[in-house]
Amino acid sequence: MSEREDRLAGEFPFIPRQERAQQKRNALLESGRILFVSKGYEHTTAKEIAAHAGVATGTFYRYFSDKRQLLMSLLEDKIDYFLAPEPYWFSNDPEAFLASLLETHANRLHRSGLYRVLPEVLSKDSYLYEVVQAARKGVHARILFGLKKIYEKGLTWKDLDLATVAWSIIVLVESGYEKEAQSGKRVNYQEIAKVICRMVFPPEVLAKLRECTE
Amino acid sequence: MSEREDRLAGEFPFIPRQERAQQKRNALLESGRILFVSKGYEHTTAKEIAAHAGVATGTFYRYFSDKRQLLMSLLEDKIDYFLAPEPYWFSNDPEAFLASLLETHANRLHRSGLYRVLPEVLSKDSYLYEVVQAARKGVHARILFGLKKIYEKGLTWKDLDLATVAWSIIVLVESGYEKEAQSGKRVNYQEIAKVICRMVFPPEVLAKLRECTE
Amino acid sequence: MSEREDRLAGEFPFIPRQERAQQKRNALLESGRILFVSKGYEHTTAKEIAAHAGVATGTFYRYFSDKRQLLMSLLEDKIDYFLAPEPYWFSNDPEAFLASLLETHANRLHRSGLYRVLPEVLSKDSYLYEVVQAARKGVHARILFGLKKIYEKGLTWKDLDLATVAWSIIVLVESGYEKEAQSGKRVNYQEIAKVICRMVFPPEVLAKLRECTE
Amino acid sequence: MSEREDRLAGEFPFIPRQERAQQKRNALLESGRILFVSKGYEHTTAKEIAAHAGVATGTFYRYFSDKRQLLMSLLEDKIDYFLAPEPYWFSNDPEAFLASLLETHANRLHRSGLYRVLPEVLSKDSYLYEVVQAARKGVHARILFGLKKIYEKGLTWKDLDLATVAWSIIVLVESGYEKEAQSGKRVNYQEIAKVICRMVFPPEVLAKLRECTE
DNA sequence: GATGAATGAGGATTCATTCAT
DNA sequence: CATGAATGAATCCTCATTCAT
Repeated sequence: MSEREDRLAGEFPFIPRQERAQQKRNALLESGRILFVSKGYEHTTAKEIAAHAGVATGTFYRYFSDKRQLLMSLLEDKIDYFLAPEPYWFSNDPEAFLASLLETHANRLHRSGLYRVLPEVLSKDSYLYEVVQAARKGVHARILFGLKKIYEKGLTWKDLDLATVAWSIIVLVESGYEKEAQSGKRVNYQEIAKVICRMVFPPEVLAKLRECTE
Repeated sequence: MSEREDRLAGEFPFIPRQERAQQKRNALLESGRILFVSKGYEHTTAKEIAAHAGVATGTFYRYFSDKRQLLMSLLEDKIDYFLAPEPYWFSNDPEAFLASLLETHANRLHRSGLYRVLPEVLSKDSYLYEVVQAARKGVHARILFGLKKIYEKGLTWKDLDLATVAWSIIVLVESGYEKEAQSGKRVNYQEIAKVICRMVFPPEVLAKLRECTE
Repeated sequence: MSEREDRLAGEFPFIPRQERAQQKRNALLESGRILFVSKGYEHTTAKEIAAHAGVATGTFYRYFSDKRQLLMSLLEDKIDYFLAPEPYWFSNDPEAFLASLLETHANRLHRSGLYRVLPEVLSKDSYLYEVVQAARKGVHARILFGLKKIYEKGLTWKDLDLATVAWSIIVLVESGYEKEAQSGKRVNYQEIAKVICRMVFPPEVLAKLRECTE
Repeated sequence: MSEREDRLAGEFPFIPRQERAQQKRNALLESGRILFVSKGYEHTTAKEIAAHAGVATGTFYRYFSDKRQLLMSLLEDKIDYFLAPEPYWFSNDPEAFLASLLETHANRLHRSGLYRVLPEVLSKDSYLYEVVQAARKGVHARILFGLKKIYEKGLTWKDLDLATVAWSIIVLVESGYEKEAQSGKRVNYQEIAKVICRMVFPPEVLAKLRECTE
């Protein structure tokens, strides 16, 4: 589309090969996404995806070796969407900050719609499972690292296991996303952020933080 | 067959129909469970289940209308296994009490193995999804009710949304189960219980409760 | 099986399971043979074979894992048909004896019709190729052994390499069969036998042999 | 190439259309040959041939109507390679002469590699079969003619059917080639020539021929 | 002429379900 | 009731051939 805008009148309306191929590939990806989300991965056939994208069955196999590869392509960039974002605690209102972070991140995720496909596939595709698991570990490590830093500053509860807290954060966030995806209703990230902050900070610490810049 | 040979004349020669049928039905259910858990629901065929149960393919269809119905039967009794148990707060050590409750419940769940099947099926079977959702709502309601009672007694945080707390409890518990099911490693329910109790009780309340009966 | 013993005349004309299965298997084999011979192996589909045998596609796969296995079953008993029979030299008229042997053997082979399929398949199926090759080696060894015995008795040419003679016999016989199979015309085995005997025996030896019992 | 040599400097450095086309055609033929020989005819695709020749799929179809036609073009010049060469009997050592003829001819054939393709194709392509058959008939006629000439000179066995002898020669030679092609090992053409000559000449005739020029 | 993406019919194979025995 | 052979629709995937660029 954009290549058209600045074309002068009379120019040859040529859409480069590669670009058209890319368009078709994208159309297939998009059709795959839509159908996976609406019918489930297993119940979607390559033929259907091709038909939905307006191409022949064989064309599907030019761009993807099979259904699974299409899914992988769909997921590979989006893996971060499925994972909890790393919270940032050094604000004068961590609750509000976290809530807005969750909200923003949730939007990206739900736009992809892939949340509905992941559980179905993860249970059968051990490679994908490993990939997600590894990514999750990374997120856990980063969150844990962040918690340790504020722990050292004496901002957190003393008696909670930080690894468990980090895990709980991930779980609450991902479950919030999942809930939203499955129910279709908005989740109140404000309240979730509040609960998470309670797991991290004693109330008086939060209060003090708020005073800081007030 | 062998149970007939050495029957004495005059003995009651007869395993009641219903009972034999019940045995067969149970064998099929058990075979279904085992195969669903090991190979996945979609990749298990009715024929395989029948073969594993030692009956003919056709017999499968005498007892179940199809694979899905067998799964439903499998799940219907066990649905509570998948859900968070209702915590009981009125103890002098809610943390320990909750931890042991979670542990006990987790054992039942993992013995069934069905946790591995649920995600695969939920994403495609909206009826089952509704059923689980409804059950979850029930659990949520009961937990919320419990929280309200202790809230009224002034035992909980004042500023947290109880519904969100109830939801968080469910999420943490189910995620713990899931983690355990998928990783195969034991989860430290002690620490999870601690985190949950922190979401519910201010530390000083817990401390007081402990003193009570000591 | 056992259900036959005590059947009285007039009883239900029951065709036992196993036998019917065998019938169906045979029907498939026969249909496979016919189609392979008429259309070529590669150009015959499992579906066609099933249709020709009057069964559903799926039934084909109950009896054979695939087209190739059906072919193997077709060939496995018949492998001797494709190979040269072992000539017997100790007769007073080896030419006549050989001619009749070749004729008899040729009839068995052509009844099977499989000669037309073998070349197509051998070139692509290395396993089958090995099998045939091994069988051929056996035949060669036996013919060579027979030649050596008459060589020791001074009945053969002195200057010919017996291994080459054995190979030539095999080649002439198999080619005769092949010619007959492909052209559809009868081959004059009398003359072939004569040529073969000329490769083996000096004419005067043959003449002497004839006198012996005359 | 030769048309280049005499181009003068300064001439337009131009490869004539037809020539380029011819080059491409040859590249396709050669690629076809290589792939047919290595993967078999049926398992080679037009796309592969084109890719191997470094041209686009569509280009393949500009030069050949389909895979079969390419094969035909490949075979048509080479058909003599597959057939027995015509022996020349008028030498003082027909055995040695024949042996060397077979060897030379075998080399040409094996260099082409096409022997491996022929059986696969002949069984399915009746047109090609006819072509080969016709060529074979020609060879048979020529060999038979040669045999008749030496028969009339009283050089051959009196009692053998010359047509059968001619056929036997063809068969032994082609089988020798086939054996060499399939086993990869050299065949002893010396011994084959000896056997063939025994079918043609009584030993004393050969002996006499040898004396002639000695 | 050359390209190679697109086509879609067709082959191999599986499996939920039925039904004659 | 039990059996398991039979069914055939449905899936995955390939490849000869065309055609817009």
